[in-house]
Amino acid sequence: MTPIHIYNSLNRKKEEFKPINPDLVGLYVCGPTVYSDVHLGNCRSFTSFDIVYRYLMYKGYRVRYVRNITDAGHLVGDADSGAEDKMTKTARALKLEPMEVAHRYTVGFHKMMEVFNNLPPSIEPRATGHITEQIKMVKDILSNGYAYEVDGSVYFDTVKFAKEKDVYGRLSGRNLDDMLTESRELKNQGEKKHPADFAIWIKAEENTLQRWDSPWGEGFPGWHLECSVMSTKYLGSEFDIHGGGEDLRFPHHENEIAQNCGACGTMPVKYWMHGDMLLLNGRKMSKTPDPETGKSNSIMPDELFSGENEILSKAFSPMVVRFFMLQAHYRSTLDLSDNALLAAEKGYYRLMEANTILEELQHEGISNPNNEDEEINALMDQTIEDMDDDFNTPKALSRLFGLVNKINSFKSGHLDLSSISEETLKRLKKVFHDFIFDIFGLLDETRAASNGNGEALDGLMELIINIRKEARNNKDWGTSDQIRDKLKELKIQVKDGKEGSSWVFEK
RNA sequence: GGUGGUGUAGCCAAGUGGUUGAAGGCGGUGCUCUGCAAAAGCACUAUCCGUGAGUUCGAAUCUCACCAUCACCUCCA
Repeated sequence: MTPIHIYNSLNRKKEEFKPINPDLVGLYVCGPTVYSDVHLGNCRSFTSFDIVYRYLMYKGYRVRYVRNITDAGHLVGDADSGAEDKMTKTARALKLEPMEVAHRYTVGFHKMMEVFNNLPPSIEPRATGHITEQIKMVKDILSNGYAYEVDGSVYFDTVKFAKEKDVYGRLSGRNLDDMLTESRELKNQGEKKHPADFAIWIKAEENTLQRWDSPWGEGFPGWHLECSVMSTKYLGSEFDIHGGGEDLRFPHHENEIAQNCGACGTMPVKYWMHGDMLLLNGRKMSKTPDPETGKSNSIMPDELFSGENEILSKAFSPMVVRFFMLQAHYRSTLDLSDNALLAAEKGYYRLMEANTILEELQHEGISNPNNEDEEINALMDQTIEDMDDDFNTPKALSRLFGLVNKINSFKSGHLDLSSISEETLKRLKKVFHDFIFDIFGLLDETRAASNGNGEALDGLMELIINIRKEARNNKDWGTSDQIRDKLKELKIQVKDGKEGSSWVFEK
């Protein structure tokens, strides 16, 4: 097995991936805070790591993929300014129990992950299900001297930690001295000894809806803590890969490292991976409303699927969107637009149709393999090399389109199957299938079967195409064209080829 | 103000020192196929990679400056 190289955000370079335990790779990805619907930017991130998960498995690794649900502790404002946490705020606004809020948006999140064909993680732990463990970690950090209690809240002592361990700031590239001599006017420093300190346990106010008993009184855990705790619990105090959006690098991930290190004394993660943002109109997609316009710069998946958004000329299916995401590298920003989606849609259908053609290609058994054979094998090898190189999906995809070209040429007769060996055709079928379905996680929306009554539809279409064929044999162009045109109105496209006609649903 | 990115054809987007590859998708042009189309195939479609200077035998790729733009530094994948 050729090695995978991963760009490690911690060291800012590509490194060969060597799992700590060769038998089981630990992968942790920051999941959503379930206080609102996921937007498309969230979906990109989870899709990127779905590809990582799938590719690791394709390479033969057994993977434990942990992705949390944050359903407590995520603050709207600053910890000690008396701000509510996101769950409480939404619960109050919707007149629901916090658990109802969490459940509603967790269900929505799961549904969206399924729509995008993202595999479920191995474990999906919730913050509220791990309060005991979180309290334990706060205790550990306290007893190690890296936290202090003030009136029922516990703060991580960033300054002390930073001075004693040469760790803080490494992930986010922050200059420690600058941070410590922070001159920026920060409001609400309040109980904290230093602005860089952060809450790991927060005292419940009178109106706080989510609250648990603790040695420091009733309260709730700070954001960041749940990830430290749950990754440690399920993957160990040192594990392989931690992923998340670039916007989590600081403070979330930096503080996560600090907590783990402050509690266990070890660096928790070997490879940090950060996916870059999905842009809309050249700006980061975000739920937070713009203070000037009051509108949030985001698009919801459902708007995409229905076409109900002013930037869209039409509806786009989930797989078109997934394909669109694959066309960019996960570490690059990706700019969403109607034009880009229209282009992706065409490309997606071309890829799927090529696969259908490929499946039907039959080798006659006679072959004189020439450079075509070599070229096709090289393309397949390169596709894997591209994925080995930090999961370069756009590059891998470009190789697949090289293969699409070959496949179509076999079909149209520009290339003869005898120019490749039976073995090569067999491999091509397998590699192509593995890549588009197992690794890229695409579903074939062009197939009748995906629409329900597949078999009946296939039979019907065969019948219609045969009738048209007869008409064409009789040079009855009127009937032939009528069938073709009426089908087109029904969004079914008939494709005439050398060996008869086939059909697909139009995009 | 601090930090980290990005700037590649009409659009989306790879490539980060080397000889005919500046991928791929979309779009465009021409041809082939076709009863006519569509689909598909073939060919062409950036004398050049934000601007200026430098390093080098050689740079989109390294260095410096400048311009533009984005992200993080409050909450966001």
